[in-house]
Amino acid sequence: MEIKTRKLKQNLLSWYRKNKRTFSWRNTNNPWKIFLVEIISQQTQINRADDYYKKFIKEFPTPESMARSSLKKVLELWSGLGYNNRAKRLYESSKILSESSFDSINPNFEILPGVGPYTKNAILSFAYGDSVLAIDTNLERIITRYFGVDDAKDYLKRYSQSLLKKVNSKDLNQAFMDFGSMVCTSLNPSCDICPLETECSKYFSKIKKSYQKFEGSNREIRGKVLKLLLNEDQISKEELTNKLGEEEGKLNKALHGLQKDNLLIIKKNNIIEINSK
DNA sequence: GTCCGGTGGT
DNA sequence: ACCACCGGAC
Repeated sequence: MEIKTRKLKQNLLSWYRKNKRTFSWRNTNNPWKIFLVEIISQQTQINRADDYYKKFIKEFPTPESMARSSLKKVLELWSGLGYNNRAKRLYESSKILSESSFDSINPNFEILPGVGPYTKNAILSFAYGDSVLAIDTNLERIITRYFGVDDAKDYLKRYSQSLLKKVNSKDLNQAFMDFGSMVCTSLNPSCDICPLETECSKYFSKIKKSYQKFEGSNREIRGKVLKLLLNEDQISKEELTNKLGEEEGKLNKALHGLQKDNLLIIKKNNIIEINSK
């Protein structure tokens, strides 16, 4: 098992040296920049994240600059990325960070809203050089296939130290991401050109994820509502109903969900506007 | 386990 | 039409 792990690291890092992708954020250790790109890239195709990252870092070079801005401004820049909760949590985090720096909360980055196990370790590895694994969907998939285990998280809990031994964690984490994106892809992996192929267990888990239709979903209405609100400072519920053509029940569900997420406010007179806090 | 958006690949 | 995308909150 130790040999298999060593070969994984050798072959993966060798592949990475020749094939790694170049992104604008990979040259920085600045925790704010790392944090920004990690929040932006959650569940988002990485090539699109790059454009947004450049916009955000230009507009908000520091946490303070974002904290002094408004949620609406952040949502405007965010428009098109989806999962608007991320923008709200990012804005909340900037306020916390303008009071307490990254260095002062290190390593407890999970106190920031929107930061879970993955993002915490991404900041630790990419900004602080700590020897930790940023466990994302790529790493889990590669571990599952290569070692032939159903529960990659559990496997990594036990063996992360042997994976990290004698390697730069930043290189290793990015190597897994690039490799998972370019070779060991979720659909149609390129096993024929894979440098890990001889050692790989080639275990393809049959566990299916469940998907809900997007068309007609609450998510779709939420997105439309928020987009409209970015153009009109405030809007009445009647106007919203007319413009979106959704049934009242479905619209109300979306509105109350957005209000619960503190993205908008429904006033007494049924006037709706983006939350200003 | 479900919800949270928008886009591109197949 | 289906699936995945450098996850997290509930």
